[in-house]
Amino acid sequence: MIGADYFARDAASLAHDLIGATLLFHGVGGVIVETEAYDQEDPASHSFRGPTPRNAAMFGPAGHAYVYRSYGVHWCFNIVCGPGPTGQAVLVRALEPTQGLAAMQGRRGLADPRLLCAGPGRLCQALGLSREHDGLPLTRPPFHLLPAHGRPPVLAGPRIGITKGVETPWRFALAGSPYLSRPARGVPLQR
DNA sequence: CCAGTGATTCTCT
DNA sequence: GAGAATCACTGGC
Repeated sequence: MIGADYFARDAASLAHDLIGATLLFHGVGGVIVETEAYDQEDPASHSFRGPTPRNAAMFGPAGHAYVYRSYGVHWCFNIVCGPGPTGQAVLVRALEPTQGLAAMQGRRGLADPRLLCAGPGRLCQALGLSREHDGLPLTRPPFHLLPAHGRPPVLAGPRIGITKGVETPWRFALAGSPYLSRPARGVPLQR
């Protein structure tokens, strides 16, 4: 289990290190294979224009969840980070499902493991995450976050689905994973 | 490729 | 306060 101090750093660093970590919610989840970083200087970030009711969790304690509704339909799950309330977070975009397959298949209404958690909206549906989990700490149950073993190969490239800050290479993906929301692009990173 | 979907936020009275 | 634009997406064509 990762401790609170693990999150007291910038979003790009955390987003990189989270690749290969295991995320569970009520024992259901898997290995993080895709993340994106957002911070307050970033025009694509919800925190760019300062605190609002929706993004309040981004200005709260590091190591807590920021969950928001996307396109009026889906939920997206972020991990707040930074040395204090700096408006930074990591969007968790995809998991390789490893625990609680049946629960995820039931919530998603399909069986293909590649489609259970491949995308931020799908991931939240599979794990049962929604607004009521906004602001909860990831350092305590029902969340469990376990660090990666070793140094998985990570690619860094442009983020998905944004119209501003499109050049910033803050999407991180496990190289070669078949569980990504879209194919990995970008350059290999050393850790 | 593109339509659905509705909350959120911005801008202007 | 009202009207309008903007979405950190998904699924079906």
